[in-house]
Amino acid sequence: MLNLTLKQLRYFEALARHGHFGRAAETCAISQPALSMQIREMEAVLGSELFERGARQVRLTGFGEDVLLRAREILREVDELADIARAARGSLSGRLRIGVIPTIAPYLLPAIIARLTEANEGLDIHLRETVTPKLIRELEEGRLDTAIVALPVSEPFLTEVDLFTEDFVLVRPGADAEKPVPQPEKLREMRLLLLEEGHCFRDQALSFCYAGQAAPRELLDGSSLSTLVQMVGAGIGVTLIPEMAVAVETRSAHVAIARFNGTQPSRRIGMVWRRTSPLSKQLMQVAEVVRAAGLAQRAGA
Amino acid sequence: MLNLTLKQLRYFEALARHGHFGRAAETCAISQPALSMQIREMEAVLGSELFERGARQVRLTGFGEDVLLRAREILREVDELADIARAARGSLSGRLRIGVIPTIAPYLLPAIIARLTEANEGLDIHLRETVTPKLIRELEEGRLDTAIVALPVSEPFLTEVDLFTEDFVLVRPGADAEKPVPQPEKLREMRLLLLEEGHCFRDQALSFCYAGQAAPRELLDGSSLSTLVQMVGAGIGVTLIPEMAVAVETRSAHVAIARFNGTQPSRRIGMVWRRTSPLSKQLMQVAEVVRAAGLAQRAGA
DNA sequence: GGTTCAACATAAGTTCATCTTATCGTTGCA
DNA sequence: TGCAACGATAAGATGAACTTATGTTGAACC
Repeated sequence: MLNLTLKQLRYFEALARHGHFGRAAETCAISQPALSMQIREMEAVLGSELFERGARQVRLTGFGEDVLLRAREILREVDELADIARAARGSLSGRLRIGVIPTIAPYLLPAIIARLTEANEGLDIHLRETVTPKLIRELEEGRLDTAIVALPVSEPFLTEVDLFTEDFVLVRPGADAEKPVPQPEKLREMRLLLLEEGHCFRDQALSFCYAGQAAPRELLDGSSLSTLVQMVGAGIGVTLIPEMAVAVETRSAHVAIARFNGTQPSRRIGMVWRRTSPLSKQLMQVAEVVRAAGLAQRAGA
Repeated sequence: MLNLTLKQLRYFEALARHGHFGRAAETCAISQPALSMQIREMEAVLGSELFERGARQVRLTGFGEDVLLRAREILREVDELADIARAARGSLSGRLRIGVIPTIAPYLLPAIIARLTEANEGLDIHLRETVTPKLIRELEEGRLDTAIVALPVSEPFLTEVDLFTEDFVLVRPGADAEKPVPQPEKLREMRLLLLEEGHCFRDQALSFCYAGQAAPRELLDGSSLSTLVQMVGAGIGVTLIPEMAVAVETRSAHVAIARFNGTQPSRRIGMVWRRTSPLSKQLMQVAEVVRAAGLAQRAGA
């Protein structure tokens, strides 16, 4: 069994550098016999002498020189490992894998990334945009550190942090701008455009329009909110979008935005991560950044 | 102060591989609490958690994965260091720096190198050919491991090993082949060709011809024995050469070889190395090889 | 040629890190 | 609700590594 220690490598390097047991021991902050013993032990482990002990000088053997090169390499790598750790434990740094649902990602991510990278030097953000069930799976498998989704998720292994509530607004063709805002029930009689299956926002919109009722008959599906808004602009129907999307999606399309009367349709947005994640503390910081970004985005809407 | 240990890196690697404290501890041949403690200690040193301890599984954190890559690299290098040591301590191997004086090198080295490299796989021979004082200096400075020279050297820091004695023979023009062999005193009246200053063989030849007497008047110097023999062949004078050189140097030249009557002029050839050299044991082996090569070379003369 | 100094090795004792056994707390499962 | 698996914790035991004190050897100096 090989039983070299890093301590021995450090002592060895010091002795090779000084060529003198006493001075090398001093720089290692140990006594001279302690250094002698460790060098001797190291030689025993390696099976060859590393130094040639003369009366006036201590010199590396040829073998010792080979070992020295290797030892310095090893010590350098170990110190780098320590550097990695130091960089990593300082607040937010290192790799951070964030999952985001598609109905949030385009509107919130630019601000989040800007704020996070600006305030945290060595932070390396990886993003994943997909629907909630996939995000949950990837969290469980340890392939994501956190996800920004609509709450509740109700997975026992996840911690949920509530960030903010966002309302849904009605998107109508521009020509309807002056018409009265319809009641939710009226929406069933209009052609309602929705996202494809799998998006939580589809379900949220449906539950608002068809609260407690059976599923609708025929619906036209779009693959993104952007597509839906364009379709509305073309007069094909109406849709709901989260208020955060308003600023971005209504810029080019000829559509009108209307808020509902009475209780607003809405959803709670939050962040989730594994309850056991050691990043909890840092993720709490991230959550604050996301909350601030979300509120700012809504204010701009 | 950084206080990582290789032991911790090994434990860490095992735990990362197994994802299970109990089994990892088993492969490390320690108890489970011991492993827990070392991992905890390592996390404390690095300042971040390496593993995410779930109820059913132990998984690396992102930081832990970074550390794992580095740790595996380090462990690999340490093991390689052990390999180097194992290869090095097997009899004769690794770098061997041999110095040889010029009046021996051409005649003995081919046989020595052949024998040494044939019998010892990983032996890497470096050669240095120069005059004795320079060899001594380089030995002292640790730039050579051993030297083959004429004894005695009488340097207190060197170990001398006697290898063999070689006689000097007279080289005369081919036309003189049948003449009686002159007494040493007669040589003073003949034109004696010698090596340049600095070669010990020059001094040895002089002390034979001018035993106890003052230095000669004018001498013609050659830079090598080969040159001297060629000069003799051209009828310029006579010279002495070590018997080992006879086979090689008289092959092409038109010269006659003669042994002196009575006590032969000679010198002792030996190997020297630093008394403190850890290679002593191996160098003794080398000395035996050199001795055998020298005897074989003389026999062939 | 003895003496002294410098420097590394050795010895004995102590300290402290690390290991072991035993036990607890939590979590998931029947 | 009890059980089983698993990691954390606690306390005592062991052994590696350090310290101080002393020995040994070679080099330099008078």
